[in-house]
Amino acid sequence: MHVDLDQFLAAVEVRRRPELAGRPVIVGGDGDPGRRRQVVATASYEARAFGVRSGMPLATAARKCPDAVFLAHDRPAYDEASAAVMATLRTFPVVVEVWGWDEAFLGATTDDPEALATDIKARVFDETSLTCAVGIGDSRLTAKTATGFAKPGGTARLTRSRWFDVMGERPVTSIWGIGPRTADRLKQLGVRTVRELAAADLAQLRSTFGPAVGGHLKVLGRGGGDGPIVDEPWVARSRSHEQTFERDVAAPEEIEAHVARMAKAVTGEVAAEGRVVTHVAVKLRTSTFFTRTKIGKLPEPTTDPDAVAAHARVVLSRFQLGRPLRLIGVRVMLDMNVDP
DNA sequence: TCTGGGGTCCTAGGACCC
DNA sequence: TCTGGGGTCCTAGGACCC
Repeated sequence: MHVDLDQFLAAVEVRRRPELAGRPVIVGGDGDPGRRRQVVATASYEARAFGVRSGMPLATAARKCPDAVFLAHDRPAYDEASAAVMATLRTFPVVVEVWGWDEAFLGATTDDPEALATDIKARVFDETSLTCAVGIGDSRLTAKTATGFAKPGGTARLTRSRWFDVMGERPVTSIWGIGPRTADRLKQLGVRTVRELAAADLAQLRSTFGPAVGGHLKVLGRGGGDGPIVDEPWVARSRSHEQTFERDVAAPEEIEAHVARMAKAVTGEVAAEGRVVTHVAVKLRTSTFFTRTKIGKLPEPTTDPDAVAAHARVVLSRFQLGRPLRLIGVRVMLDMNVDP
């Protein structure tokens, strides 16, 4: 089963401000639609009715829906709400595999999955006042796809036996994991629909997309693989901070100061969690949206923020600076051989 | 509609080694 | 002589997701 909270960020905000119920609510950035370079994280269904979508600039959202309530992104609140939901899911006799803030795959054995879904939705609502949709399937992909039909708040079932009836004539982009780029390349091979992907020549897929991706695409076309749902806590591979500035940053010393600050902050966070940094990457985006990342391996793994900051400066020095930057980011790669 | 922040995984190609 | 085949490590970049 796949559980997906409805309009998660907006729902958490409405929960603590009940007077907003039924109103268009837009969460994103610092909640000021007058600021530039901020986008919608989540819009409530009422706001979506005006055409507001995730990823849209706040100013655009304000134009489409002038009466919307704009709220700042509040990560700690969503972390807490998410944890409460996941804890509730774990009270059921199922394996819970968390997928981000507002989703989870559940491995369940039951004769009546719809009844289980009803119980899950009821208990999540009782415990957290949040609503969710539940998809039932026999693979991650079928369950996740079913959730799309269940939103908001419902239950839907899709299994591989009915996969082609439901999905066969839809475009390949309706598959979770296939985006517009892959769809374009598939079109070159004459593959447009899910059914065509399932029937596509494996050797041709492999030679076009590489051995792993090519094979995976064919599996997706058939409704997905059957890898087990696991509840082992996720061990992060990396951690990053990035920041888009209201005004471009051009002065090299200023850029360097931002990089050093972010490197120290992100290293401090992961070190506090018992993790060790092996590489540091610097990401820059010019005002023309040209984006480049460079990465360097540290002389030795470390938890020292100053050492990581120093190496981040070395990585930064490999860029040819000069153009004004709209974004600066730092990512640290974590040692996977160190048990947190 | 001038385009966030935080992630993961895969592939290609160069450097280097035997 | 200017070349084969296999392998690892490393970085850049693409693609996708929430």
